[in-house]
Amino acid sequence: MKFVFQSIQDFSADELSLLDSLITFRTVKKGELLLTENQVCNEIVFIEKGILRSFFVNHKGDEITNCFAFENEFMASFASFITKEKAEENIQALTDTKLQILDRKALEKLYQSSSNWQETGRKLTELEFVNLHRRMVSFQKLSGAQRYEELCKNHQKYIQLIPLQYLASYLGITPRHLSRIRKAVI
Amino acid sequence: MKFVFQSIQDFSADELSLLDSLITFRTVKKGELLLTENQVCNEIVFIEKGILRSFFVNHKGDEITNCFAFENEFMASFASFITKEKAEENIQALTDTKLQILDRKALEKLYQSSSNWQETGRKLTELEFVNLHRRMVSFQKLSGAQRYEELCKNHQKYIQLIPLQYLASYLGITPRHLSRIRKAVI
DNA sequence: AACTTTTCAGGACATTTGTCCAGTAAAAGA
DNA sequence: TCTTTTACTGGACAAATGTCCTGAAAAGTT
Repeated sequence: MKFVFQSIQDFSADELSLLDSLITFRTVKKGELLLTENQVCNEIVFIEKGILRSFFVNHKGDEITNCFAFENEFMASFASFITKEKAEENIQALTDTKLQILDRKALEKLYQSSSNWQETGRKLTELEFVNLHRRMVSFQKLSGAQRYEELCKNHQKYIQLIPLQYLASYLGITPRHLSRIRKAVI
Repeated sequence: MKFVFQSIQDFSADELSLLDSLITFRTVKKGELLLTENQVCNEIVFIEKGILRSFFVNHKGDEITNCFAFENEFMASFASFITKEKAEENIQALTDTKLQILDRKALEKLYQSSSNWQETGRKLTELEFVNLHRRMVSFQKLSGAQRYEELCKNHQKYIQLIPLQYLASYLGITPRHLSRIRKAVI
């Protein structure tokens, strides 16, 4: 994850070696859960290789995907990480996945060690906010069909790599409806 | 807005007087627009008195409200403020409103002056993220009727102070449908 | 390769939600 | 106070979306 931080801020060799000393590693198998709802999320993972999804379960028992993360992206229940309350989401590996992990204590050490890390933390949080905002706007402004079109245009990767059943709930629709939309578009 | 920052972090007298020197004031009349789409949002406002709403316009020309802000809350197109891209939202006063304003330059000065401000910025961004996340979850998990019920339970203020037409689009439904929901609930 | 499991498409029908509209109530303006 | 404008409700109908289900294709397993 180092290079992601470096793209945001200039870090000294010391600052980076502190980071190195705090990162741990882990691999998870396809299907495995990294976090389950009702746990507090205490770590942020960075994907070296693989795909993760985050989902929650509605009152009918359906799984509803709320985000995916790919190579070189971060994943966590950020809401739970921030508030220290129990997560509503489950995080699951969609493929065998190699992870770098930064846990809460490690992150706090970084924050205390230098205002560079504070600033980076703020900027990354801002970026997460902007992403979430875009998603929220798409839910308020667009129909399911329009969200699917946008996804086709801007995130071809999703269409190629994610099973349609997961994409459907991510788009806020049922698989039956997604099938109809795909039929209409093609 | 001072006391909001103080509730998050301990600040020295110097730090607070720097803030004082950077805040400006403004009043806006009911109906007036503080920000229009296609402008870059360069200031964050804090509401001393009054109510603001933020809305965008969909492809049919309907206004869609995406948030409200009340006394002692911040408002901006945070996405535009962060990215420096044009805002998609308009920000409008729903009542005569008294504002404190922190513009981009002022905020940058604060950030440069002390890592306390960096940290506060991060924490406030985190809180904004968590709020937005809650809203996103409610759109994915709940029906319009359920979102209305939640609003009645947890944000009675919205029901009392906001015209129903604005609430409807905020809930992701039409006024016609909201009317149906209210009939059913009562 | 044979078998099992998972994923996807799509028919038939039900439900939800939207559109258009008119009448009434409430609020704002003169 | 009277008039005009805006906000809200709810009927009738239409469109969008969901539910339940089946068969076929694809992927995974032994």
